[in-house]
Amino acid sequence: MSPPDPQTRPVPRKAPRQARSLATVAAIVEAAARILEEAGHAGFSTNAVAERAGVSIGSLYQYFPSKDALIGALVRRETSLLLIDAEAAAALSCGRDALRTFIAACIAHQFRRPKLARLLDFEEARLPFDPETQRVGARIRASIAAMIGRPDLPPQPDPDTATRDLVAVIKGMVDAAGQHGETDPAALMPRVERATFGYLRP
Amino acid sequence: MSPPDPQTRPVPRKAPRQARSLATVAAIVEAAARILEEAGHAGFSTNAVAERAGVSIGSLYQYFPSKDALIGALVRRETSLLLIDAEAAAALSCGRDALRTFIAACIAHQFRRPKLARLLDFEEARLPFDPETQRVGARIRASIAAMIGRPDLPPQPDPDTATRDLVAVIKGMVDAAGQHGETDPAALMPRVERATFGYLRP
DNA sequence: CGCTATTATGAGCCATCGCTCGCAAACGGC
DNA sequence: GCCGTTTGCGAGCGATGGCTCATAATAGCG
Repeated sequence: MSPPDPQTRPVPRKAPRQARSLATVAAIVEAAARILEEAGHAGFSTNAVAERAGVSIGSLYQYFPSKDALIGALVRRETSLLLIDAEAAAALSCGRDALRTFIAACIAHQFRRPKLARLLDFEEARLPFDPETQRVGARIRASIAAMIGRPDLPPQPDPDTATRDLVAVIKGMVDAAGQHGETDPAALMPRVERATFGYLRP
Repeated sequence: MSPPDPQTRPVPRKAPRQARSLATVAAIVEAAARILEEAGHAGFSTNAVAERAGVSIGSLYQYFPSKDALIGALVRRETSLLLIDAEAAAALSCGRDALRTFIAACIAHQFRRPKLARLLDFEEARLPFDPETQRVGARIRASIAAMIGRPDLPPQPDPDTATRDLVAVIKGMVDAAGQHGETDPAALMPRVERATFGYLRP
């Protein structure tokens, strides 16, 4: 029956207190990112992550109760970066400008580490309900909902669905571009804008 | 060093000759599909597939030289279904009708087995270059390129890029809808159309 | 029936992987 | 320097999983 239910365990086994351990935690998460983008799921083992981070496997499990918890932390580290940009964009009063700013941020985020971004999108969907991670996603969607609700954009009959659709369109296009090897944000930007604002049209 | 390079091996170890073995192969592929959609990658082991198919593990490896080869066969089985619809749609002389027909087919294909479709999209991107599988994808893209080239639709400066973008938009929206639990094609259809034709606008 | 090619079997090898646990080292306040 | 706390260590356990191979069952055919 496998190790008894890794999901149920209280989240971090030990919270880092000294500067030392904070560095360890950061090194582990970054090693996880690097292994994931270099070898994909195939090479992604906790032993490999620990070795790559230059720490022992025991240290890894002192801060992450399970492999999935580590992936969750990585997902959160990356999506939080996007959340910051999303909330900044949502603060703009012009909906069109806000969406454009957000799209540009998505493209920049994706082109920074394309393979990692794509793999984490998948993991985010796969992961057992991690409330912390879900809250980040919810806040990003809330920001988008605020953008498309601005008076300069056509009103949407079902804002929640429209928000989910826009996430799907933008994520889909940007992931595909990254996977195809595109590196020029300026070339991708107008295409995503066309799909986005084309969708929003009355 | 793991078993010596599973990718390099000549594709099927044995080709099925009698009706019996064709049924065995079909049972294995279908079992793979069911396990994937019920348990995701977590429960997807070749031993589990063989058991579910009601055949021995040895039989599985008589027809599929590796786990990835089995996944490849499953990917091909599913995308081939979509290819048929795509080529039928591309035969229509009106580009707008053709695209609409194709979108409807994508939605139907996705709603039939949502989780499976999503997982296989991911596998298709992950798999080492399997020429057979890639040819199917290329033919689907060729069909789409033909559709958007029809005179009733706005001419696209870069048809290849436009084709890839449309695939990304449609796949992204349809996957997301399936994952969110949507089951009504009629509700999804107009939204995908808006994004698609919005993208194509001059 | 006899004979060969085809198909099916499943015990088990070997590598890997997630994870534990007992212990040692480093830190920081006194 | 002393000592409790925090941090780090890594051999190794138990389980799983991809895959092999020697062998048995079955099909087709004269």
